[in-house]
Amino acid sequence: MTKKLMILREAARLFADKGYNETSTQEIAEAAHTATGTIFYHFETKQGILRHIYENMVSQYLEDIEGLVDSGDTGIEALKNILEFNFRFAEENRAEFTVVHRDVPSHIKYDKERIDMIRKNSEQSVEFFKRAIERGVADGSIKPETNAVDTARLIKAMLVGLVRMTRLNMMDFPDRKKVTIDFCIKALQN
Amino acid sequence: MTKKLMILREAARLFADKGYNETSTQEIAEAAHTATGTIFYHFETKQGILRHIYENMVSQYLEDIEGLVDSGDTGIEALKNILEFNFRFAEENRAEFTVVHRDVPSHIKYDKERIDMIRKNSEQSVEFFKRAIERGVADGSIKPETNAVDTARLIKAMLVGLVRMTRLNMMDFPDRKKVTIDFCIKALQN
Amino acid sequence: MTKKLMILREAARLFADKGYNETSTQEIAEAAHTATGTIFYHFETKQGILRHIYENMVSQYLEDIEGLVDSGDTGIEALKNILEFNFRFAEENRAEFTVVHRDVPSHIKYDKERIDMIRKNSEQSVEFFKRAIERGVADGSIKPETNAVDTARLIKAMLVGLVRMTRLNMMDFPDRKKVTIDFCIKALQN
Amino acid sequence: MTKKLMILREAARLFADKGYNETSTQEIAEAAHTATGTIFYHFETKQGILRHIYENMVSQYLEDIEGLVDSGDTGIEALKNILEFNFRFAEENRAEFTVVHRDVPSHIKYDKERIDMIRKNSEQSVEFFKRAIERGVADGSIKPETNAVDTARLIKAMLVGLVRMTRLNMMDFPDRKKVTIDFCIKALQN
DNA sequence: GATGAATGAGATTTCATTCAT
DNA sequence: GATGAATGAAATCTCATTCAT
Repeated sequence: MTKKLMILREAARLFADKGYNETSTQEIAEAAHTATGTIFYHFETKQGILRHIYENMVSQYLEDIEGLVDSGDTGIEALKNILEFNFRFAEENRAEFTVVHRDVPSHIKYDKERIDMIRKNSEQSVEFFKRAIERGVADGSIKPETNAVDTARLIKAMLVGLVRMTRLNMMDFPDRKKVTIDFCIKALQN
Repeated sequence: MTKKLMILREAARLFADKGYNETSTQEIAEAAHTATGTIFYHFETKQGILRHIYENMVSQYLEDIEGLVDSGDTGIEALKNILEFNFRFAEENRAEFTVVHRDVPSHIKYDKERIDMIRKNSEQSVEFFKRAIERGVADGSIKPETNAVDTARLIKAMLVGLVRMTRLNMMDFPDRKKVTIDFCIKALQN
Repeated sequence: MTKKLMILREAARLFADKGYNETSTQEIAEAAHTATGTIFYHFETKQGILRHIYENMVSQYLEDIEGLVDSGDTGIEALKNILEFNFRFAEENRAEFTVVHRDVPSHIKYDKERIDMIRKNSEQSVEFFKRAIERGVADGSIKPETNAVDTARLIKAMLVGLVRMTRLNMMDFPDRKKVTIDFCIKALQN
Repeated sequence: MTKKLMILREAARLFADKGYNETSTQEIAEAAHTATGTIFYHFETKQGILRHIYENMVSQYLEDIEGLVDSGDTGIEALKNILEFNFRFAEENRAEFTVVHRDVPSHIKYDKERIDMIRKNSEQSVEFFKRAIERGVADGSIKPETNAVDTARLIKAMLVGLVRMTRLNMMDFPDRKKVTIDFCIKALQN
């Protein structure tokens, strides 16, 4: 494992544990068994590390989700697949997910370009949700009066809120996966 | 208006605008037309200000919501009232809501007692949602198979996610109030 | 008991416990059940409190010692009386003695006049020791070759060192009174 | 000379001159031609500098004294050697000695472990004095009735008091070395 | 690629002191 | 005599970042 990867891994772990601001580059260096200079050699700035974590995570998330939009026999099934994938992914990328949902965009600041990029990514996932819903409306598996964009937005917000509440220990919610899927199905299924 | 209140108001505004970490106590002092010392005279630490904002906000929120649990003719109506209130409150306490949903608990740290208190407050609001749902199950306005606690948790998470996404400008969602209420009604109404 | 006295008493106690620098005027005020303003009304500055404690203590110490120079049948007995008194006084004014031996003159600063005054007081007590020794040399109770001034200085230093070592808990020395007196007698008695 | 050593040297000088509390880390940095950050890079805290000075000094002092316990033909000569060394060492490490006798332990605070360490060091030197005295009692050069521990404690206190009185300018005592040694010999020699 | 000593701007916090009441 | 909210200068410490090796 290269130094760069070790830095990335330890940074994600430390950010998840203690938060971005509370983690110093010196700590990361120590945990990754490198010198502080090495971090800046690879990432230029501290935010660069966070950005890296974020981008890695998001691009894989979006890629995987895109593949699910057309999965299943119907739109509602595709949506179900997407939701299931979301919870699985959150579990498999626990540290990264925590970091991203707590410290991005709080700490990616004052840089309109980057903020826009984050927003774009968020909108991208809403777009995929929307496409699955539209598919469902078209194939009759989802209630015809459903507004696809707004519903997609709501579902996105719901998923974000769930990560936040559970990962920051503000709520226990062991059955969240099943409950969320059921709730959506009840609200949407034709 | 006392100096203490002016500090509180300006701090909420600045925290909402730029984030907790990016706002220095100097800036708050200047905005509130006080000396830096005055801040510490009244709040002891910078976190003390955040805590104050949070506690003020939450206690009023919980108090108001409690009053709505028994409102309306049925449980589903009470739930609707609660949701409507939530969006209204978010609008009326824009700065405070933004701050609380971005910077708490990120910046109220390393103090098990306080973390627990935040969790308690969160659980308290879940409890009120739950009571409204139970009422609806009992009076037949909500589907009988609904699990009250889990549903309450999901709705709470949904509301948290919505504030986060919209307030941090990661999503436009003008109709969120109507969409959210409709979605919940569809999922729950008998 | 007047507020002034209460401030003095609590200040001595707190200074002895935690040191001058580590005790804030606000703490003293709290302990003495007064407002901070009251302290400055009575003492002008924080150093003023320390000065007050010091001066009270020293003037009584010197006065008492002076009375002992001519006590006893011989010079060596007078010296013994003085030493005995010193240990008794240290016990009876525990807090004040601790403070004075740790925080004066460390914290009475940059004021040549005051430093001189402290030095004067120190020399004054050396002078009394010296007179007792001279008396002993004259009456034959102390070895004739004894240099009165230098011996007085040494004894003074010894007493200062003893308070410091025992009060700051750097040394246990339960029998210090007896051991010191015996040691001096052995070194001096004719 | 490394920056670390320069900081140490300038800090000792400034502490001796003006006292620990009256010397700011800024001043030390300026005097040592470094940035303030450099101080904290090497010593972590301001107290860390003081601790370093203290530990350097004490460990050398103890090491040197240990070597003298068995010096000379008799115990009393060893004791004399130790006393002579003490005064020489005090002269050669003027700044450090002043600092240590005024500001330690006043400013090494609230840390039971460290306080204990200081006490240990103090007891260690008492132990060496004691061993020299015991040797003298055994070889007949010191009066047989002498209590070795208590006498060692007294001598330690005496030396501490002497440094304090002379270094803090509370007393002139040019002949202190000779006077002290003579006094001890008179009190102890068989 | 990698290092780590050094930097210095900036942050929070403390606290003796003041003053209007 | 007494109060306590308010002050603001000064202090310690942090930390992302740089750069010579």
